Amino acid sequence: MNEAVSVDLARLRRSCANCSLQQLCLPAGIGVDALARLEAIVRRPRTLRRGERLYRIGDPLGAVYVASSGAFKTASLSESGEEQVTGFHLPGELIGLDGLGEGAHRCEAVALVDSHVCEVPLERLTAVALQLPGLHEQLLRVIGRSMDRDHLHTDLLVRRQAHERLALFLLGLSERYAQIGQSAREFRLPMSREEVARYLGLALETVSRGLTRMQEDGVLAVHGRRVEVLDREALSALAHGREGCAEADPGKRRQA
Amino acid sequence: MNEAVSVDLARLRRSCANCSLQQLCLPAGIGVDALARLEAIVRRPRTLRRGERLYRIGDPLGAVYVASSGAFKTASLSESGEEQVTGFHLPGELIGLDGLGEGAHRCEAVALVDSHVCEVPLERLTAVALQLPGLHEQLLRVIGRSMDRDHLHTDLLVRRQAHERLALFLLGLSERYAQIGQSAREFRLPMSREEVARYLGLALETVSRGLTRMQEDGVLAVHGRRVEVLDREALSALAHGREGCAEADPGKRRQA
DNA sequence: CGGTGATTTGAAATCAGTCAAGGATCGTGG
DNA sequence: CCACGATCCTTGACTGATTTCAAATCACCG
Repeated sequence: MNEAVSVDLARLRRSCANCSLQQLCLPAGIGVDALARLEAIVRRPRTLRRGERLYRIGDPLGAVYVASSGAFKTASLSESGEEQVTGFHLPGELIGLDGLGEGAHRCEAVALVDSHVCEVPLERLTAVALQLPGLHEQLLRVIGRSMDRDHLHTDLLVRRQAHERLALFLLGLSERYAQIGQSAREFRLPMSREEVARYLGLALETVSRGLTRMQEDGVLAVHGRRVEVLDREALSALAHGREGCAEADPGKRRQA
Repeated sequence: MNEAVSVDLARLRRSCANCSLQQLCLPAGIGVDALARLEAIVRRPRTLRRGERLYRIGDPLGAVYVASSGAFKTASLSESGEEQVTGFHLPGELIGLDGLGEGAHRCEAVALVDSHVCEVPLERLTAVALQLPGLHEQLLRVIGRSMDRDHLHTDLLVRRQAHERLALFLLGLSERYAQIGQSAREFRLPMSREEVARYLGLALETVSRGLTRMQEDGVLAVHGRRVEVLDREALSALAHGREGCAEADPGKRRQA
């Protein structure tokens, strides 16, 4: 199934109308005429290799982006010079809204794996949106969804237990993979342990130990960046601070 | 000075044109004609007493709000039923954007002290924005600024040291007070220690201890909710993980 | 088949959380 | 104006989790 989707995406369909992400992307819910207008301003998918930057900190905000395949991270630099990972972006999720406030990007966006992105010049987008109320509303909705994802991130971060954050993170990723038609049960993390750590506000060793622990508990199977969710219930319980559930079952854990 | 501002705001000026927050609010930078259109749809300031709710979780998203005086918090409920404080809102800062994604509020907004808010019905706002490109851009800019504040919040939360989070929080608050013409050096926290803790992802005792410690170090003077910044440099150093600066000076701290 | 970076693992030290009181403060009503 | 109660805030001692530092192992690329 992953294969199928991947091949499909790789084909780089020429129009939004044929894009398998249409339901998630800007076009969601707008009419055919509006879709045509939108298509006219979207730059055709661009390829980025693993490690390439979509934009850098300080770049003027000129466009928003949606990956059609691959994965991105956005990251900012703290004053002490450390990288802060502010988000991970899967296909269909808007990238580039940072710096809507100041007109320049406060983050950089980096491809975590080879990826394809559609670029939507902001100027033209707003011009069209002004003429098409439907697109305007859709734009606000998409921005809102992006804020919702940010909110989920802060939701992670206020958790004080490392394994809660980790479980919530994995659960969220799993759901997002499901949304783009990939398996929610088994997937490959596009980011390193260190990037996960910087996203979760943890030390990278803590992330590693957390994964090991969940594996010992039979919640996950982990092989490098390959993750398989063995017990979704338990994962969900961990995520919501009710680890007692798994703990109540003796024998599942190696030796506590 | 605080007195003066407070009295001034209490007068509840009748129009955006005369509002002392004009530079920060939706009207910032739009023309006189646009301002008139905007004024026409803004509901006159409403009074909320300390503890009153502007909206509740699940309420359909009908309007956005800007306080002209006072202070608000927005908070959501985690699945375990605990309150998560997602933001504090001072005069001039937009409230109510949560739930732009789903059309219903995911947070509740509560007045922390007696406050006045202007209400801008979203439907009418977008209708007017479609006719006035300037207002549309301004709307995006204001939304962007709101996202910037959220981003600052996650910036706090990825910090692993409690005193970094606290210092950054106070610094940010101080700057925001300065923006609305109040003292950046001395102010009164509108929220409880517990609310600060829930915002910073810390235990309330840790917040209290942190404030005590900064007081002992001569960085702050704290009397209940009254905070005076004695050494802005040191506070900034703490915020950015360079506490070595303060520490290098022996004698400033009580007994280390 | 090395080599280089990523990941895991270990052990010690630190830091923050929890539980439990003791004080301070604020608003209210007398 | 003062007393009272409720809430908020501070403090202490202890425990547990997470960070740090260090080293070993693994995985992938050329």
